[in-house]
Amino acid sequence: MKIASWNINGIKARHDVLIAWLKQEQPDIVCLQEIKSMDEVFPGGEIEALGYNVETHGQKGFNGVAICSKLPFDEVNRGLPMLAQSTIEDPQARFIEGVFSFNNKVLRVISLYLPNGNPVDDPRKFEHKLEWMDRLHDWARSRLDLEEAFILAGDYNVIPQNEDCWDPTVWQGDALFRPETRTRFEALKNLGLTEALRSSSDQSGIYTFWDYQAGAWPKNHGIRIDHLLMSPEAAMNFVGCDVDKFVRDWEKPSDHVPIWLEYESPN
DNA sequence: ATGCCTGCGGTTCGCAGA
Repeated sequence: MKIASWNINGIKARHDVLIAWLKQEQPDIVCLQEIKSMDEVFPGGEIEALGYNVETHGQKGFNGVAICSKLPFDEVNRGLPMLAQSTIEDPQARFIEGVFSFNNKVLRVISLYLPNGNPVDDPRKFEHKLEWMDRLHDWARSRLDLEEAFILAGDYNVIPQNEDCWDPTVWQGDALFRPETRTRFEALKNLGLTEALRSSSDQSGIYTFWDYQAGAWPKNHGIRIDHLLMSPEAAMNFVGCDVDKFVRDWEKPSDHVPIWLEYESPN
């Protein structure tokens, strides 16, 4: 089974590219980010016609996540819980969890869109990113207690290591590369989550994002910020992971490309 | 250098993204 994650940067602008990629690559579950659409106007008809069930958590204009799955949803949970002391709801749509049955075992798949966090001197931005990562950490810890298979897929807006960007000096000080950001990503993995791509390859220069500006794509000035993390129960069924870099060359591309993993049936 | 694109909302410019 193929499980993918892709920040499509607007479902209305990317609809036809998404359909073409679904037809060609035929993933079983796809986590989308930045759908930039409200749930009631999400154009899911053609996706459903290809055999997918579609669940969205959208908002007007910005953010928004979705999961398209050939497996039927047993349960859907929208929104990352706030920290215990908070009394307000998260106004930004950045998190959706689908619960599936795969060979009679629970499989949870999450599509997340972690805040960018720039500029770092604006607490509404960078502090919000760090707080969101702390909430994700708490959420993951509670899910790990269930001892079930889950895959945390999405646009993390985190460059984990120097080798994950074309020029680390350019990204020094950026919210995607700040020590506070990277240590939180490491702390999340230290709970016992396995990063799919780094289980397949230790190569430098594997990227999932190239900016539209300054000829970043033809110069290969990319960064690796879209990640697939697996719980121990999911990692046992992990087969391999790759990035569909070729999609960046298609007409009217997203600035991100899909990342996917192959998942075998649990015993 | 925080813009050199792009998408979106809602109108033709401002904001966000990374």
